[in-house]
Amino acid sequence: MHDIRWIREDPEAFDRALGRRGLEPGAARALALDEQRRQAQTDLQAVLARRNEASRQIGQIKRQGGDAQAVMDEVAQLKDQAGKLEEAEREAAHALTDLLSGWPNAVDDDVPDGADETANQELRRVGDPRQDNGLAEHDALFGDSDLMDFAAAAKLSGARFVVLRGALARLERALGQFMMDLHTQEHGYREVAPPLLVRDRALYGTGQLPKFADDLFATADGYWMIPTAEVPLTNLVADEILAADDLPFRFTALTPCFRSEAGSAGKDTRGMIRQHQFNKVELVSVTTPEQSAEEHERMTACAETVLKRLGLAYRVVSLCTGDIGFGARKTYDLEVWLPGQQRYREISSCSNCGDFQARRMNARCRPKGEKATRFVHTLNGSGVATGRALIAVLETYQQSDGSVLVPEALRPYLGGLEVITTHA
RNA sequence: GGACAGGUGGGUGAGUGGCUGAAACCAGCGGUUUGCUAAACCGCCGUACGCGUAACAGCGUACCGAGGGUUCGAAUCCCUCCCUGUCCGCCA
Repeated sequence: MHDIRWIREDPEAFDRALGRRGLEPGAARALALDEQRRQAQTDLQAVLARRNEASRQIGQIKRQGGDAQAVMDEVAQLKDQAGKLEEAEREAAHALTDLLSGWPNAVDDDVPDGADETANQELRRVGDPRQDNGLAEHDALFGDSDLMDFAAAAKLSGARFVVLRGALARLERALGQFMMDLHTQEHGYREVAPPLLVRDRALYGTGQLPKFADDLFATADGYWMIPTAEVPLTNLVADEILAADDLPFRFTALTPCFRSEAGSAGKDTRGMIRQHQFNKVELVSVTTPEQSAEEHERMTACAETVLKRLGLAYRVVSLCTGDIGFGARKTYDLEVWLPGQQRYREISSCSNCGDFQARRMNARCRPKGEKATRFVHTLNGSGVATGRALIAVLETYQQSDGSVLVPEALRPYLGGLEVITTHA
């Protein structure tokens, strides 16, 4: 959601921001609607002010036993006018809100320009990507065992689901525990166990609705299944006025995520890369406007620590204007090296949303001693997706006999288990 | 699923048609007093929008869960919906 006042102040800058997203200029239309709305509102308020005054007079006249008919007739007329003006104001306001909330967030100055992911800017590479010959993809490694069973999942739920058993099920759980412990014990995040079903309002707040309803699963009785814990965690501060001194807030949760993957038909159909349901550790920060840029770097570092501790090779890219998400002002993706595929694949996405979500949620803060409120800034990042982390671990630590070494960091979570074989 | 009871400012909580944007208390802010702390006393203290201003101020409008309705006038009366709580039933 954009601030109409910003558009009033500098319509050219706003249109430039839309232009960076590849959109047509829109400031003129927004300002015209804004003008309409304010005119109707001003007129309406004048009529209502007169009505209130007249009503008070009627009360006085009647108390003194007089005849108030003339004033009552006037009020009847005013009501007529008020109705029309109210309708005009409402129409203009709705049109303006629809327009403003349909536009994506403006991107930061240092976000690279570009049409698609090929224009993303690589910032750094960490670790040594395995490139030896004969490396298998994760689904091939366990294809002959029942530890990773796509056929069983298809029987239950259809395509894009998986059943994990035995050591792989436990490994996935271990990854989640490891990450949660890291973020809560070393990075200062507070653990949250949120609802997985949410209402429209929450999804509007974080920007998934109304534009991206097709990407979500809905229940028959009006709930939506969360596509990421970003939704419940961020909306915890919706409609709140927070003390600025208390910020930043840092929340983390390990939850399943549900995505319809509409529009990605045919993409990544094999293996566990793109599922309708997957687990993810999410990081969410709520900050003052001054804190958000630094918090973004910090959050990204927290996610990177997960990959470093697991000994996974990865790179960090800054998403370009054509690849960055709807609500983000700036996004760093962590792409983990998948030896089986011999390429980097997204495993975390860390975004600074600025005040974009805060406006939609009406989430504000107040500096100590000040009267005025300000919108908070919100950030979210995966820290990281455990399904994809599982894939990366399997492919990175595979041995020539088809078994997989357990990374040191995970062994305490697996009862000291060092090797996973297809019989486990 | 059944039966009740409720949704009022940061919190508790009064308020059944005009003098209520809303008592009182708590918290918060400013001050007086004070050896320090504590206490006492005084004052201030909702949000959004519009007009207005150099900026304050000031003026106006709306908001007592949401949306409609009745009325000259609604926190207060009526309708619909949402939410919360309690008890019963069912259930992990």
